[in-house]
Amino acid sequence: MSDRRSETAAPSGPAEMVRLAAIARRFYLEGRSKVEIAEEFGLSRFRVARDLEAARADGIVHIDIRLPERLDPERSERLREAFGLRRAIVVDTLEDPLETRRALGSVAARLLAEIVRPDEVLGLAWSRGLQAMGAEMTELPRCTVVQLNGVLSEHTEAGGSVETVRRVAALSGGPAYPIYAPLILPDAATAATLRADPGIAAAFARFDRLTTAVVAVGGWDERNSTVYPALSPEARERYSRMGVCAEMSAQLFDADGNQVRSDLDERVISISADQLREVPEVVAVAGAGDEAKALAVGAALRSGLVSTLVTDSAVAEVLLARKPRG
Amino acid sequence: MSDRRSETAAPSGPAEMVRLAAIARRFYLEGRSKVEIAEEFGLSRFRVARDLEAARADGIVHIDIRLPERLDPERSERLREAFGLRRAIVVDTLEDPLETRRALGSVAARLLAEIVRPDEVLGLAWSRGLQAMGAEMTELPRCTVVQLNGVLSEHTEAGGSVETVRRVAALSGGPAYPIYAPLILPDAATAATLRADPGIAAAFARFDRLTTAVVAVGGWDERNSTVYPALSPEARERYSRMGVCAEMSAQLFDADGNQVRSDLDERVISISADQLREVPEVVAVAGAGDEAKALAVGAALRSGLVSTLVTDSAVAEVLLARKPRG
DNA sequence: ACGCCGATCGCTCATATGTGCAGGAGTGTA
DNA sequence: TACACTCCTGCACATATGAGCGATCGGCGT
Repeated sequence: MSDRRSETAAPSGPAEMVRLAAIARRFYLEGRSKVEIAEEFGLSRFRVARDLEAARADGIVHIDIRLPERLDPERSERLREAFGLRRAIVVDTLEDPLETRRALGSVAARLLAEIVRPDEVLGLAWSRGLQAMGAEMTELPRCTVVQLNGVLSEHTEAGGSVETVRRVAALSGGPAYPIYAPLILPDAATAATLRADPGIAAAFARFDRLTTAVVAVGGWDERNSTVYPALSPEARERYSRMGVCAEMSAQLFDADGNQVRSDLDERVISISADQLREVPEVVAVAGAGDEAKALAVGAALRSGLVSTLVTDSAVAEVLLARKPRG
Repeated sequence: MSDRRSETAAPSGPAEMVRLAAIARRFYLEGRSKVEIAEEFGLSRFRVARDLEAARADGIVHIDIRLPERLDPERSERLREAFGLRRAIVVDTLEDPLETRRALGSVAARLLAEIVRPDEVLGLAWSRGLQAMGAEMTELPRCTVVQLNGVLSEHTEAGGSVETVRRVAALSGGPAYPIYAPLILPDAATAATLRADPGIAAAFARFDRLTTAVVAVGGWDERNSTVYPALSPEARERYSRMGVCAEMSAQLFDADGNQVRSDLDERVISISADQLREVPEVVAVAGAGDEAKALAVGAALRSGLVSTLVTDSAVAEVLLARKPRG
């Protein structure tokens, strides 16, 4: 069952170890076949095979899998398996949360450059993390870039959704469909009116042709969400009582990943969860947060909407600890 | 011809790298076959093979050969090949030469425990390095231990040849044949008389039954030799003019490894070079010295008497630099 | 001396893997 | 459009490797 070797090293003397090292070098570093090595050393190929096993068991041969740029291969793999994702990319958590967010943005940017094919229709939601992604993006095939939701007025100072969409589209050389409207409106009627606006309708019209969407995952508290602080205390509390624990593009989800429908759905200018579900590739970028954020990410993953997750080691660790088996 | 990969890493984005890392982990760390991996990931086995190549070329898979206890596998191997030795064992040179010498002694001690079979006849010469070896020795199969040469009176304070032979024999549980005589005598007649002494003759009688001999290599100057300082200035200069550059068990050699015969041969109580040549396994322990010492070791190796060398990285480096090709 | 035991070796045969090559998709150019 | 070119794929076939097994050998107790 187990194939971990943790024997105490050196079962034999220095001559044997040097011999094993020489054989191991031939095989692992110089790429010789065991048959060749056997001929060179005057041994049977079986002897060589057993020597190589011994060299590994004794820790003479040391193999590790490492990724450049602070990527975490092990948690990436475990996370992908545990949540049945198409891809999971985990970056090492850094001391400074802002640095971690920047690293997430950088990796997400390069991920898009990698997976987006020419002439795709790319949808972008907004968060501080996605803003960082926009800033880090340096190349992208020509494609259509569509904004997935309205603007949070609280977060326009550093450049909001519109600026990110424009920048990414310009980089790609394709058309942009920004949404000039607030994310959250006081009532459904106002929202409906805005959706009829030609510019906004043009963006909404692309939602069911999206090939790739990038969204953020928010929690349901002050620290881990951009939507939560934009609501009245009464509304916050009401949604909390409905079990809301995560938010993606202003769509609410409970801890099991079920969508929590509410009046908010009608009051926001955003792609809907159902539309998101039809997008072949949904990339969620979420990390640089505390344990509550990790729980929100777990809820978002359980919704089944996400196909690719970009997060950091700390969040991944919490997710893996809470979910021993799928 | 070359198989070194030194490409710049990351030809692709993070998703691909994480994917390669996952495949590499399966293959190299979990020991799955490429066919299994191909089935799991829905790829052809050829694709998996190419992915694994890419993972190695990109530096995602990192394999290195390392030995415990400050052994240097690469130089060991190169030295063995360059000089056609049966074995070469190189220990890392340490800051303190005394520590290096101790390390050499320790490794040589464990080497003897490893290669000496029960009932062998083991010959021991003397040097500060071999003294360290005697001190570090902790186990040895039962065997006969024969002293190979007389005692240098200058070096008896810390325990000389006789003590080392006795200690090793006691450890092994076998008989000891020490030599109670000086190494160098004023004239051939005295030496001949001593060789007739029953105790000394008993040791000499074992010389042609030796199965393993351990010798030290000395240079031909104050710092790197124990014999040189024991001679008169006139004798030192005379041998120098004869091209002497190395000494093993009071046998002299020039830079090409040719034995330099002289009156000294008749004046020493020691195994002869010719007798040494008949010993199936001759272990030379030499290191913890400067460049002149390294040259002496090279000369000793070229004599063809040595089958196994124990030395340190600094000496090995000099030897390899001076001798690019055999 | 005898025979038991464990360790080690090299064999056979089934599997896994490498090599060279031909076909097909995309791409830039005449 | 036709063409040449590159890149990538998967195949057939030779080779390398792994799994299990019987033979052999040295130690060791009776």
